[in-house]
Amino acid sequence: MHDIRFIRENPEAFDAGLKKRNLAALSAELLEIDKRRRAAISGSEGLQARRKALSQRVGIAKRKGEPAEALMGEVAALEESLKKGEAEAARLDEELTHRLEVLPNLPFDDVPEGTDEHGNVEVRRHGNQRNFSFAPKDHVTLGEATGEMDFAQAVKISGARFVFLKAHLARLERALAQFMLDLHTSEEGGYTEVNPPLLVRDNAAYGVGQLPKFAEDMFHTDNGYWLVPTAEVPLTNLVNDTVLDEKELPLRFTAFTPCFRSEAGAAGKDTRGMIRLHQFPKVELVSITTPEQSAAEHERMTGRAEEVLKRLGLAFRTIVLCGGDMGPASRKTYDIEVWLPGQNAYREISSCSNCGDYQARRMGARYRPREGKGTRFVHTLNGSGLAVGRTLVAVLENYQNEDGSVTVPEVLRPYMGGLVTIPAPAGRK
RNA sequence: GGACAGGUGGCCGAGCGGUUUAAGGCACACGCUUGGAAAGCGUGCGUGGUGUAACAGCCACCGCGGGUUCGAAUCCCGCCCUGUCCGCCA
Repeated sequence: MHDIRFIRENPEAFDAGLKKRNLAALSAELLEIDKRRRAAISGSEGLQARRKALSQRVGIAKRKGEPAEALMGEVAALEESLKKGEAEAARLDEELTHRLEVLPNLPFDDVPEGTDEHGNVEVRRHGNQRNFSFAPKDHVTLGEATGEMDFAQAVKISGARFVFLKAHLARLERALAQFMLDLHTSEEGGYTEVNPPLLVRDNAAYGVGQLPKFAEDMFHTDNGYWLVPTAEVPLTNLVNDTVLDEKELPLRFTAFTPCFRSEAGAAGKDTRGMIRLHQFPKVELVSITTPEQSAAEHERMTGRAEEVLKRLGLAFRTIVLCGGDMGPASRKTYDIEVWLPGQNAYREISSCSNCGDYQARRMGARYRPREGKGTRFVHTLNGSGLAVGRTLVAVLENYQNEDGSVTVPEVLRPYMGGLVTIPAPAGRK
């Protein structure tokens, strides 16, 4: 949600931001609505003030036992133009809100130009793509060979884009999640673990910007709940409708949850394997900060997500998304892409966004600055730390051995009961 | 699912048709006091909009929406939400 006052004072910056989003300039049009809206408000407020004063005089007259009919008549005469004025003001105010709430956030100046993913810019790389002495298999081949990754049965029960993980792979997923949570909640991580609701109401989905534009991407229950597409929704809404003290900031929350996405419009995309499912596990990171801190917090958060991959020994690159490829709520987004030998490609495993005050405005999340009066909107940030299902894919593909066994990365072994190798399919019963 | 109760500022809480300009308390800020602190005392302090160079001023807001009235936090209707008890249930 944009601040009309910002647009009023910085129309050219606003239009420049829209341009980076590949949208046409709108400030002139919006300011015209705003102008009419303010005129309507001024007009109706004048009439309201008049009615209030007259009504008070009626009260005084009645108490004194004086006739009040003349005054009452005056109020009645205002009635029609008052109603019209109020309705016009309300209509224009609503129109402006509807126009503003569907617009995406303005990209920061350091966000690159571009219309799609080709405009994204790599900012760093870490680790080496493993050299295989054999042809590496993808995670589906590896997982199905042992029967521990079962798409065929999932289809019968839930349809496409679902999977059963069993035995070592089920445990590996749990191990990954626990490893990530332990890292994020450690002293250097600084996040507080949260176990949030996974069904939310409209207002929560609206607050983070999922509604009204992205209703078709979420699952909806027949009694009005949305299944969360990411824990960002409940975690960020932890500050919905609150006024925080500056000294409480920053707040850092992490949660391990399933995420539910209908993947509308993704027909035919990533149909093989665990890359794109209707239900997937993810460890989410959310930070609530002051406007001054948010850029530094964004770097920090991205660094914490990268730290997971470093400790797992997985090669990755970090890219900054261009204006045309960012999510609507974001002012700047880093994607972290992990190397997948089975796909011979880097694939997104985390996305870290600084949403500025865009979500805070929508959900009413403010703080009292230490200095100065009044309240200000907080900045909200969210990132994956990491997508657990895709991390499992990365571990399988990167740590596979020629016989189909998979070496367990060292940091995960304590979570796997000391297991060093997930055995090859041959020789199993 | 059934019955009842209730939604007021950052929080608690009074008000139930007209000097409410929403009492009072807590929290917060500043000052006095103190060796220092606590306590105490004093002052300030809601949100949004409009308006202004900035103040001032003005309007709205007591869950949301409609209605009654000259006038609604207060009365009426609908909706949403919360709580309590009962039932069912992991």
